[in-house]
Amino acid sequence: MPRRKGPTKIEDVARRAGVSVMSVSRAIRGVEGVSEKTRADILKVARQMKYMPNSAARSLVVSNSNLIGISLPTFAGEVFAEILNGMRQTFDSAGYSSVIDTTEYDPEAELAWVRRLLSWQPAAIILTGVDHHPETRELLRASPIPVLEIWDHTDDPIDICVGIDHFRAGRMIGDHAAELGYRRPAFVSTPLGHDKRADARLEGIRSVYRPDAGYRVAAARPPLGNAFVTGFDGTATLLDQDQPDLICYLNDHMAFGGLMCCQARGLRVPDDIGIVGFNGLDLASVLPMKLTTIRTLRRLMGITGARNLLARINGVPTERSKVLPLQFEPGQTTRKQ
Amino acid sequence: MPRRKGPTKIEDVARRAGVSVMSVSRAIRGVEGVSEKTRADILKVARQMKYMPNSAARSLVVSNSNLIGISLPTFAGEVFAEILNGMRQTFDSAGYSSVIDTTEYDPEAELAWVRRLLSWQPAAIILTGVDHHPETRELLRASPIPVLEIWDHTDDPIDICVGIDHFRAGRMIGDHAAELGYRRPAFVSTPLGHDKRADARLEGIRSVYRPDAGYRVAAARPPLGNAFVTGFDGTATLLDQDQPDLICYLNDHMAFGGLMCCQARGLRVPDDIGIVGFNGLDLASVLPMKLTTIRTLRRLMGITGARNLLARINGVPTERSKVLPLQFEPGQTTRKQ
DNA sequence: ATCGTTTACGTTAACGTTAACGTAGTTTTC
DNA sequence: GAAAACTACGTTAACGTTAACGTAAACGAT
Repeated sequence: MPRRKGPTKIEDVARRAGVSVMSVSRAIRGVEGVSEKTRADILKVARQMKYMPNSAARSLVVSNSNLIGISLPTFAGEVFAEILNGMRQTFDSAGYSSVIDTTEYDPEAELAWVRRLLSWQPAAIILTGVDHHPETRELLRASPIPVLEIWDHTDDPIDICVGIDHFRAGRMIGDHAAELGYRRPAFVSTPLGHDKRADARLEGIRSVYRPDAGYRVAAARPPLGNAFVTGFDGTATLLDQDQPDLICYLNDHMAFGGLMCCQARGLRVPDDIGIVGFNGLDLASVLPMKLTTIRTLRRLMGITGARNLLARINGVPTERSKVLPLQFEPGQTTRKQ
Repeated sequence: MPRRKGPTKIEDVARRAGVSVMSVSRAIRGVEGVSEKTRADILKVARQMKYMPNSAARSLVVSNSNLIGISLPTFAGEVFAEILNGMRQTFDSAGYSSVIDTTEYDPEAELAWVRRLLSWQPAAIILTGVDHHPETRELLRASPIPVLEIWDHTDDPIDICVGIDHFRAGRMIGDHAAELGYRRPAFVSTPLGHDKRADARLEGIRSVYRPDAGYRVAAARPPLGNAFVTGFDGTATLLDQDQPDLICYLNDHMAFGGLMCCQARGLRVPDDIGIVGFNGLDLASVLPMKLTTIRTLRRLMGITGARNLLARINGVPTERSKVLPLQFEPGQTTRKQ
């Protein structure tokens, strides 16, 4: 019969099972130091009494937790959802719980969240991208907690890093465009400075269509919102203000919005104008016209990142910065000029 | 000069500031019991020493935490992302952190996660839908932790509930179809029993197109995958096997996939076949043809749910089960037969 | 002057768990 | 057959924080 108040604790189980609390602790955690028979007895009693360990107490004494913090810019779009899925699956089966944040691309918000999270002594922290508030870097560098930066890459990560080279992605697009003979490419993106990866890709395109060679890569930066809609609106702006012969987009969703905009205006793709997406989303597979895009291995990125991080948590040496390959996929929305 | 090891604790701050630990605790938490001057001094010292509270220790002594657990079926699609966004915003500004789970529609997985989460003594738990593992219900009913069930509704929630009436949504679709004179509606969904809400909507349609009145509402249940693709595939199956004059979809993404399938087969919408989506996603706004759909107030649902839950956490009485309205939006993909 | 009341602190004792060490009894080793 | 090495436990002391209570000084009301 339980004493009086609240939930069952380890001591109650110990008393009922006629052993010490340490034996219960060992039995529950599955560590050595109890015979198989006593372990079985203890576990039975624990189940009967509906014992549930107190993670805070455990965390307090061992100075860490099975929480993993994951910070994403946003849940919108499939990209981060897919990365997250890859990671969560791996972490979940390793017994970790995910504490999630969305920064909406605000470094201050990220910092505030990192602060809060650190108070839980998490097993690891994952940030999206490699551009953070200086204090975020300082804080995390000073802590012994493993940190993974994902989706982008750098030679000097806070700790470890798994991502793609966005500048290179931009250059791939630029090279393809140049090869086909496009002369006035444009880019539909997000507000400047908002998403560093978007800016890096634009720079990649401009490294092929160099301003000093007389090129001008126009960039539309419609305000944030649904990707389909921003793609549509950004395209409208570009078509009004510039005479692009090719429009590149931040992602396939936007590209689809752009496609719709072109159709609505009676422009024929790829005859009148070319369109290039990014990410290689499944959306593309139902479209009547195969989209020219760059496929990113998002799920693989999540899984690889999670694996490397788990290794890091367990003290196994790991690749410090991993860059995943990009797959250029020529489609029917671009053609030889 | 700090003693020796590890991170700063409250005692270090107290010693340096020349006060007791309780004064530091009070100053940090912003509770009464310290003069404004001492509070300021203490906070300065704490900042200097980079003091960071230990949440586990706090949680241990107060028997709760500022963690809120949120369980979703999946991150795929915009629907749950939008609900989540609405909730997270509210929780975040109230100082809570979100511990997130995706069950992939598996009640056992949900149960396992609830177990793990409970060990953290969370401030609240949010589950998607109202169908759970019996043990999940039992566990949560027995605990004093506030529980919110979202997206669906029931008269007998575990604790509180905010959602929509999916059966009624189905009936709305059925009524609209009947009014326009459709005679062979069909439904593209997920595998049977996988998503109870999908099944409820189908039942809603069938409550209008009653089998005992001679109607037969065919249902395609393509295997899980990307929504655009399953919509496309499910439509192909229906077109091959049945002769539907109207196809209703689990969501707008699927409906778009279906639209693409019809176009690929040379069927004209809405002349040859009608299409009805669900959710009223922003995707629809860029399509050349306005989709007939039912708009669900997902963001509002998230915000309302979060508000009610916060009230519940703070002991303020709250509506036990709230049903949000549905907005039927007739579009250009259905027409009078 | 006397007796509450308030303010601004400090002291003590948990909260539930585990690391580290202790200790019998048993087995192995040479 | 005694020392050494294991095995299966138990005891003790933290881990860092806060609730609850204690206390001394200042203040206010009669």
